[in-house]
Order: sequence, then C-alpha cells, then structure tokens
Amino acid sequence: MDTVAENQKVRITKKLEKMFGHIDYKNPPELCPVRDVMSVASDQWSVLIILWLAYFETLRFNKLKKYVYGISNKVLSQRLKVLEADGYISRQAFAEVPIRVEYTLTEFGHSYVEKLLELTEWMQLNSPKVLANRERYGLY
Amino acid sequence: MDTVAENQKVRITKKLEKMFGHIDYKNPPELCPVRDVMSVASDQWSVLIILWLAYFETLRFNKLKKYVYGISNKVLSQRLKVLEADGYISRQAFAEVPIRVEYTLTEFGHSYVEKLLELTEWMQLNSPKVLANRERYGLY
DNA sequence: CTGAATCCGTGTCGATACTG
DNA sequence: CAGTATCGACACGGATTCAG
Repeated sequence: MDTVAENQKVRITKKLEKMFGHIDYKNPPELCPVRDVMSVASDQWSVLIILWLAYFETLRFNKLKKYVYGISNKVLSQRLKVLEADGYISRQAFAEVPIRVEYTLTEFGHSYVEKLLELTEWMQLNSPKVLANRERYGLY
Repeated sequence: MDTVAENQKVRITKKLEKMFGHIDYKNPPELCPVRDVMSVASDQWSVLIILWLAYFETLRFNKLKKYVYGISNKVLSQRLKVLEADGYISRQAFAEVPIRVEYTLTEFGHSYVEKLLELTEWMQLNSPKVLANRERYGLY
C-alpha cells in the first residue's frame, strides 16, 4: 500500500474515531441521535422525495406520488409528515376547491440535498459494479 | 439570495438533472439500478455494519452483533449475505472448532466508506437541529 | 377532484430457542 | 460460535373510503 493510500486510511480512521463517540453501541437506537436521524433521512423513500423536491422546487401530493414511483398513499403521507417534523420539507395547504397542497424543501432540506447528491452520484457511478458483483455471486 | 448561493443552486440543479436520467420514475424500483443499489447500501443496518467494519478492520459475527446494537441474528446474517453479494464485504470461514468466521471490508467497501462518512458526519453535525425541529413540531 | 385516513392481506422484523 | 427455525408483532402495499 503506497503512502497516499496510507494517509487516506489514517484520515478515515480519525473520522471514524470521532464518529463513534456519537454512534453508541451500548445504548438502544432511540438514544443515539445519529442513528435515529439517519434512519429517517436515508430511508429509501425519503431520499427520493427529497431529491424530487430539490429538482422541481415544489410538488403536490399526487405529482410527488407519480415521481416517487411505487410508493403508496399511506407511506407517502407518513414520510411527508416525518420529513416535515424533522425540518427537511414544508407543507402549505391552500383552501381551494379542490384543495391544493404544496410541498417544498426548506433551507435545511436544501443543505441536506448537497450531501445526499454526493451519495447518489457515487451510487450512480458504482451501481454497474455492484450489479456485476451480484451477478457473479449469484445470490439473487 | 446572493450570487454565491445562486451559483451553488445552479450547480446542484445540474447534478440533479444528470441524476434523474438514472432515477427513472416510470419504471418499477427493481429496474432502476440506482434505487436498487442505494436501498441496500443506505439501509440503516448496512450502514452500521460497514462503519464498524471500517473501524475494526475485521470482526466476527457475534462481535459485529454486539456493536451493531439492536440487530437480530436473522437480519444480521441476511444483511451480511447481501453486502457480500454486492461486493462491500468479504467473508472468510475457518474450519476450526468452534468455527470462526471473519468479516472484512473489500477495497470496494472501503471506497464506499469515504462517501458514507461524509454523510454520517453531516448527520452528527445536524442531528441536534433535527431533534429540535422534531420537538417543536410535536409529532413524536 | 385532491389529499389523506382506513381496512386488510402479506411480508418483514425482533426475540428466543435451537442446530451443525 | 455462527447461523437457522419458529412465532408473534409490526410495517408495508393496494384498494377503498372519506373529507374539504
């Protein structure tokens, strides 16, 4: 292993050490904020909801449902509520007939999108490799 | 909104546009590689397994279970199999009595850890804010 | 007509007991 | 020690129903 990789490894180890002061392995998940918050924010549906909202700025319930392909009414409204509670998105209802409800990212939500995009870009870049691994392994 | 923020927004929009060529909203999830691969890799348990393996280099089944606090036997062995199939970790069994099985990150797994750490660092930094939002919202 | 709650069948999860 | 089997509880998807 060359020096560059060695340095990189040291850097990562440092980060990990800092991290695991916060990811407590002795306490239940609900007492570890990082695990708790991450399980909401990195949920597969939450990710798609946030990304589509970042893309369109504003979306209504049924549009959102159309783009977040495969999500059910129940889970969508559930996730929207949780994401609103956690401060990623905001909900604005207009008292019209028929009623109109618009969802948008908050400032905080936008700050998350930046990190999220880095992750999804990695996924986009590496998914062929993963699929190839999977194929070779033959599990599914 | 100032020019810096405006530039940033444009940059993100570009990334999103590139992204959504790959996150297909018309096809079922299993036909969208990015969604598929990400749902495995960003799963709450997978994340913890990978991070702990990055921290310790090598872990055995029961040690892993101890650190990934709260995971059940079934889900742990399930996730380990999937993560191995996808190429993030490797499994080495020693024919001893009692049997010994060691899990380590692959090169590919280590490359993922870098991205993952950026995300968890963001979570660590922002979880207080999220918890405060939650508190104020009063949903749970 | 839109946004969302409800009901129900199904699959996944968690805990424990158990086996190679 | 590593992992499977079993079972009850819960979450999910889908369809339907309801409210504004």
